[in-house]
Amino acid sequence: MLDYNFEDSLGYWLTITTQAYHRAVFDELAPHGVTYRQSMVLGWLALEGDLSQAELAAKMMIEPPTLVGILDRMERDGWISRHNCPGDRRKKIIRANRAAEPVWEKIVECATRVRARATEGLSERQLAALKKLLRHIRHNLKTHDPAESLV
Amino acid sequence: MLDYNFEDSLGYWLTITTQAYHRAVFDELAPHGVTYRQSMVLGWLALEGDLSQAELAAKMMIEPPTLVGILDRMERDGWISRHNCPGDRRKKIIRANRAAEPVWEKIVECATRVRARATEGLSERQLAALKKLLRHIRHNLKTHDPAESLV
DNA sequence: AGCTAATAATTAGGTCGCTAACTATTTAGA
DNA sequence: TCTAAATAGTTAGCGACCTAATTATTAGCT
Repeated sequence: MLDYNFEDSLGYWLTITTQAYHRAVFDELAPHGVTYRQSMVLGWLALEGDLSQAELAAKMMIEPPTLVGILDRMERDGWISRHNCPGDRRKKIIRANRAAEPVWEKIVECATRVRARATEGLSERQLAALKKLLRHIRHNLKTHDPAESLV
Repeated sequence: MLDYNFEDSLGYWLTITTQAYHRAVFDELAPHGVTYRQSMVLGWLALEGDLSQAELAAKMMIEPPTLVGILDRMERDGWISRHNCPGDRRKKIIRANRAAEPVWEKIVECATRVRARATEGLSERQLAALKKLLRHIRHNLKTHDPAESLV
């Protein structure tokens, strides 16, 4: 019988660690009625100002159709609004509503707290090493040309 | 304006790296009609033999209701079957079907190939360090008692 | 100018993740 | 023993992720 131990696999470590991180953020944000991805939308808007959906999706590294649903729910809940772009009628500009301002403070607190908790006991050097390793892995996976596997 | 840069956050690195990993596995497995989680089910069954749903969910670190859907689709597609447990009428034993055997070989190949590609250029020491860092983070996040935050 | 290609957002359909609540069964304790 | 608690699986409902295909609109090239 062929053997492959998922428990000892890089993909598994990444998966369960990321899951734990998302879970921690979610638990902190849930009382404020905001999800992890919704907080990320507000985060990018706070950092970059108004953005189109395509720009926002690129920042968040998700596909535009995925963002549609996230924004639909945020619009429904009053966090953001879609505005027609004056210069380009295809685009919609996403703007955070006033209602999102007080929540944004809570989000920064939560994100900071979770990050502090997650990195407790880790030095700056270790964190830099981790970031470098993750970037290395991502680069390895990204540079794969599907056409090559057809040879 | 309060500031929080998601792009520089641990959660973001973990999220996009894990996303890239899942994506790579998915791309390799898609031609065989199997998803990442479905391959994991077959993996645990290959490693441990027959398991109940609760046992399987625990191995995979997901909630039982999530596994129900995964197994429903796998049963529909003929990869596995549910059997009543003779000793305990509440339990259902999950067994891989004969149809899954040839696919399992492909899964091992794909998983091995993706892991090799992801870890290219990384030493055993670096991988061990990565695993240790991820475990550390997971441990940090896990040991949080929600009751304490109410103090 | 006019036709084609690219871009922006959306819809449809599928997989995976969670919690809460329900049914069935087994276990444990008064 | 007999009732209460725990366990196993499921359903319902929601959020998030993807691809493929659709509709508008804009850009580019002849």
